[in-house]
Amino acid sequence: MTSNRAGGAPTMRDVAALAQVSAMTVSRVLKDDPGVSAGTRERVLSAVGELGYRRNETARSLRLGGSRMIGLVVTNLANPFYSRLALGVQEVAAEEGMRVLLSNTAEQLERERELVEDLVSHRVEGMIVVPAASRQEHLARAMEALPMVLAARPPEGMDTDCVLVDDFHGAREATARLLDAGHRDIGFLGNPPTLYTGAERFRGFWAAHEEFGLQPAEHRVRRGLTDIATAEAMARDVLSGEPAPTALFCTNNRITQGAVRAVRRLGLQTALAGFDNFELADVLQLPLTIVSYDADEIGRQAARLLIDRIKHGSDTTRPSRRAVVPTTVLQYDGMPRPE
Amino acid sequence: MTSNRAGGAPTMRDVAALAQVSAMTVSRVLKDDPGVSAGTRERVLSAVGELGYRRNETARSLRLGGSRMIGLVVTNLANPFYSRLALGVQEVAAEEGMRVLLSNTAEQLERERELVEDLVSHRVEGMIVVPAASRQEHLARAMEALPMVLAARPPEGMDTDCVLVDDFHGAREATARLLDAGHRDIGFLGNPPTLYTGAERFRGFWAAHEEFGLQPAEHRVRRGLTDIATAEAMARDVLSGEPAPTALFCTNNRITQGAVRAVRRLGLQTALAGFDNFELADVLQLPLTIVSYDADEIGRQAARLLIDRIKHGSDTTRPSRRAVVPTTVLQYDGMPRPE
DNA sequence: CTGTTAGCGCGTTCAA
DNA sequence: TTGAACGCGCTAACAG
Repeated sequence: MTSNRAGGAPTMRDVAALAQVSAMTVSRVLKDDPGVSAGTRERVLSAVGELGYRRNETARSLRLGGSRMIGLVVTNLANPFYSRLALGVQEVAAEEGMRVLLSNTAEQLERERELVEDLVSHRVEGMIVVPAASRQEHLARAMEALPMVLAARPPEGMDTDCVLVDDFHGAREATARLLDAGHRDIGFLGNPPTLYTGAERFRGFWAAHEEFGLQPAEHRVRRGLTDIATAEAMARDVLSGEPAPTALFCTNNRITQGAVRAVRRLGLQTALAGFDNFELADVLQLPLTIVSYDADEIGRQAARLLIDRIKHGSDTTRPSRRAVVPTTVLQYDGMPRPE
Repeated sequence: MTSNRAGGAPTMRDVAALAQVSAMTVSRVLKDDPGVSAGTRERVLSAVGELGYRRNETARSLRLGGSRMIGLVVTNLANPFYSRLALGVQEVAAEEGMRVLLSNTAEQLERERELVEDLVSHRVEGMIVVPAASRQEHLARAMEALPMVLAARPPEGMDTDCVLVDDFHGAREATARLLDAGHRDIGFLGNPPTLYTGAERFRGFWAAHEEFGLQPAEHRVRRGLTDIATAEAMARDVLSGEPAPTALFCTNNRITQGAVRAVRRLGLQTALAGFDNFELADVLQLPLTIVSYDADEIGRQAARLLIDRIKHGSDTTRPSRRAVVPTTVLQYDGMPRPE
């Protein structure tokens, strides 16, 4: 490894000097331009090897006017749902030769604002956002600079492509399973109704009841839950009602886990239904009805919609599209084990 | 929103023209340089607002010679361990005003090679890598261009800072707990011995036995497991041995989950000990001994080591450092004595 | 087949 | 307090 000028990484000029050609020729070799003689190419490549030269992608994208990067902003990377989504995005991006710049908002609107601005400043060619809230003015502003796709939650007050889960039908079907099984006193533990998923899943829960000519009992409904501990407390609360519910519907994986804790600690065998599959659900030995869906697929579809927009430049005439990822209801039965 | 020249994002020149100053003045305002009159600053800022101008970080970093980005390469983002690690890295990076470029190798050495090269080409200022294998020549090459810190697995054939889990002591302590509780026939389900963690955790398992004057039975040892399904099959295999083991030691969360499945499906109450905590471990109603540690902290420490190197430039005289994150042994459900 | 010129958007240096 | 010139590393467009 020969050392070059003053400490920094070697540049094309360093390579050019060593190979005794011009920088332009080096550039041509590196992009596999056919118009270079075999001998020259050979010399250049060996100089590249000797210096440990790597093309500077920063300079390259400045010159070419495209970073080949897309931004991804999620609310909580610690939630497997979002890490799977991120993998789906990366998978499709990689197929297109794009890199993904991944950011985490921790559900904080202010942080989302900063991160989105930052991604625009880094000239990503587009971004996929799981919006932290229904305040989306900053997203609308960013959209004036680049294409955007929302994931998991829909646009509010703006017009964008988005990829959603079939929240309504998933909730309705899972609830219907409980009703089919004879449950009539079903508690509801929900995430905030201000979130799209919170609203839709509650609608599905309600709709299933209506189809059975029933109406959920207000006193068994708790909404606005955001963490496992609160979910557990609310589950205990609802379970202690009179008459005790025979089943609980939970709107996401954290709430389901809180409910599992409550049921276990109380020594009950209450049936649970909930959104989001989780590992070991099948060996918990509890009667579980899980609304499952492919989180990777949400990421893949979002990436496809985005890349499609990027390829078609600023053709703002094309209408926005909305993709819906289907849900599947899984049934895990409790109880069947010998002691 | 006034439109600017030909479609592209507005540049400093556009802002300068609108504010009737030079580009230099715009640059000064944007960096809060004190030498600008209040009136001029005002005009510039309003022009920025009107055009929706954002500074081009690509051009900026080219000029300044520093991308303010660090690379992070993990083997499997779908494993919560690595997403937590990533969050730890991002946390510290954010404090230092750095962004994180996150890549996933899916445990494929070839992909690791490409991604590392790519990050170097993007001129990240340093990188944190969870190496996929003990083949690390490509990492050594990259280290000639920028500082590197390895996480979770140590350097092999090169000299780098790294952050490890206290694999040996964690495994020894958990095994000792089983032995203390009276278990004498303990099965071992391990990840590949070619991986550092696989080797260390096996050493710990062995050492605990030696301290009790015992030696693990070869026929109850299975190594080289990489997925849940295989782990479950091997667990069944070991559990069917004669005499049946009263406990199993598992070297990571996936293997533990396979063992949980096997134990449950066989209707046993075999005690399980394993590395990596997981959600709902406490309500599984199985006797579990879990070696837990703070994955975020690994990321934080790795980021600190890396940023420290970056700040000290190419001062290669400083010796490499090794940080070890401690483990805690958790006990769920008490442990029933063997008969 | 190869080299020269020019400029992507920005910030440092020096001069006014 | 402000501006002009130059160059970071690279490549498109045009010579030769």
